[in-house]
Amino acid sequence: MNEPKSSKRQGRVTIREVAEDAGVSVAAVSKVLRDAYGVSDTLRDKVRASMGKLNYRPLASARGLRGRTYTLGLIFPDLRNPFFGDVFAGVNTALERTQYQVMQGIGTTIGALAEAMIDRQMDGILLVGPNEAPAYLSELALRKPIVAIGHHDDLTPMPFDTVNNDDQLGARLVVRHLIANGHRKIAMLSLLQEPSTVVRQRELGYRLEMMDQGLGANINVGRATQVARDVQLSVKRMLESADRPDAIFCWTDLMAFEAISVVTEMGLSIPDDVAIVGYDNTMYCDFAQNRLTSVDQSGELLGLQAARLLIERIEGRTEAEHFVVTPRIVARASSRKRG
Amino acid sequence: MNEPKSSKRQGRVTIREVAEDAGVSVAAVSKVLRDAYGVSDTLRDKVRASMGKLNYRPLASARGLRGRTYTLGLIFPDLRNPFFGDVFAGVNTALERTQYQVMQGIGTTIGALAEAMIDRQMDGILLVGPNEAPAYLSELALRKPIVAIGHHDDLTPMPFDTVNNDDQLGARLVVRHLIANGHRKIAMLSLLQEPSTVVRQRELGYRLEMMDQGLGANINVGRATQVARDVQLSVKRMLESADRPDAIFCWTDLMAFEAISVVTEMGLSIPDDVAIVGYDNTMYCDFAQNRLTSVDQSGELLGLQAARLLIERIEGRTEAEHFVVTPRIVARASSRKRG
DNA sequence: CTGAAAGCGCTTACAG
DNA sequence: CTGAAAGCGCTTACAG
Repeated sequence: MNEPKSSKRQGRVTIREVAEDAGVSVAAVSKVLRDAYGVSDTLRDKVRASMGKLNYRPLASARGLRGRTYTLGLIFPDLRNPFFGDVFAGVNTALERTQYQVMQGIGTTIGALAEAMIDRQMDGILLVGPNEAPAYLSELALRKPIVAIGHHDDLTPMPFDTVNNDDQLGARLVVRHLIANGHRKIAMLSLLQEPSTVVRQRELGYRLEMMDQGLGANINVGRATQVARDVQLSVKRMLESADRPDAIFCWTDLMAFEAISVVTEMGLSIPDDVAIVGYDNTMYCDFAQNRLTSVDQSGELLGLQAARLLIERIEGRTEAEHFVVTPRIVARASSRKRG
Repeated sequence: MNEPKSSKRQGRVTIREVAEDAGVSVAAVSKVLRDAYGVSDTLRDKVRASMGKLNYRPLASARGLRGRTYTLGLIFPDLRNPFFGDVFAGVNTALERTQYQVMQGIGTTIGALAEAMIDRQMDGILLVGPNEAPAYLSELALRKPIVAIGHHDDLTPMPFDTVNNDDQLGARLVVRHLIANGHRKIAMLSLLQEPSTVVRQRELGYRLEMMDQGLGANINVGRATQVARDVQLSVKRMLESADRPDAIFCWTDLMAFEAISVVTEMGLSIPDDVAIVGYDNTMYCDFAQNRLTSVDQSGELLGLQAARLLIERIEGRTEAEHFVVTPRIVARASSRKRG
């Protein structure tokens, strides 16, 4: 390996130059930077003027060595699910008037990403739909402030903040909606690998509501990985079975769009042959080729709230908070009344 | 603001502890860490053993203060276009066996994101489809290694690396394909705001090929922002105009899916009333409800190559390289032969 | 309210 | 090949 170019930081203004320009100490500039207490208005103005004049920008990694980097990590599992775009929009809104900047890490290896973020001195980490064991998350929370978006408590409340929609209720709403529209043989398409607590809550809600409605005998849960081909096979298997469901509740919109594809391919019609319902109410639901009924869990609100909670934690709060949004069903043609 | 918790780095193993454990100097550990030259096998083995035993992880921000952070920034404009997922997958593949980690910044304010990444000591930055002025990018390249994915040269070759598909050719392929399938009144739906060089190249290819094919009189370019409602209005306007096009080439799949929605909503059929073609060949093209003909520009390959070039740059290469992929058309039902 | 000094965890010349 | 010392750009107690 060659040496890094020495010109790399060439021209970068440091806190020392600001101090010289303003005729104050380095420590004084640092205080102004952090809005720390004990600075006179005169000094602050002088320093601010110099910072502006020299176009000073603090180096986050240097700050991080002693204090904060003002950087938050946001980890989500993949780039193809538009729901994460909603969450991200909310996070950005929360950070608008703050010094904090968010950096994304994307992938299902939450652990590795979280460690990389800790190595990079992120002040806190937002995790979307983590499928890691609660024990790992609890241990992680000991080392760094974290907020989980889409992670339900096991038995005991988690020692870290969580932000959720009521997934169990969301699933119940779907079942009720489908029944109200004349469907009885309601199947659910769920996730096969490493189901997160979110998946499990949705499954539970589906099962409980089916039983409450006296349709326990019709409970039918299929499972597929996120891989397109696997989803296709699962949907096909469901639709070709002896007692074909007249409605499929997919645990996420992304799977529902694939289900729509399979149903269309098979020459069946939606919703007359089979109704489809998703979860997340992403922008693609509105497309006329989908018209997908879905559950809105306010991704943007979840992201906004999560970022706020994380900053509170970084700035000192010690007891965990748990924020829950009530989901609502958004009906579209994919689940219209039968007959 | 409260003080950050002093327990924050509690328990973090430092290079000094590794040195003590291995019975060598701190400098020696640093050399092993960087695979630097001039370390005996014995010393290296001892140090590696201690690092493993103590579960040592270097602190990126401390490294960055003098050397590298082994962190690359990846900036892309939004989270809703699945094409970026392909690019990202390629970047990840390139980084697999390296020490580098990638962090994403998402948004259209490239400048602000790039500055935030420089403040955070990223070793280099990957920019996807930047719509910033070439002058800004050139100035940025002076301060930090960058690679632009989807950015064509203006007049003079850019002083930074670029990775592209041949967008002009891609657009030409679309026009040829549509003509071969019996379409003549081929319109293009392009981007209204701040068109990037990519958009312009696709427009240029479209215009040139239409003229080459003797269809110059049929050139018809509509423009819309990325906002869904605006795309809908533009498509509607096109389809309701006196000389309705019999095919619409959308500059990106995302817009094409919206076009399919509008056409479906209007009760027209695809491709008999109007053919639709997109660009990017994202996974949604395969869905039976879309069956979208599209241009494949190998997003994964672009991402892979871009990451490789960036690392080369960071490690010393000084002359700019420009990598170009030849696009290919992937025909699906949305552009089937007329009549 | 203001500042001099120490230190965060690394890397970098420079001696040996 | 190996190591002691200086230093990267900040923040943090601690004096004054």
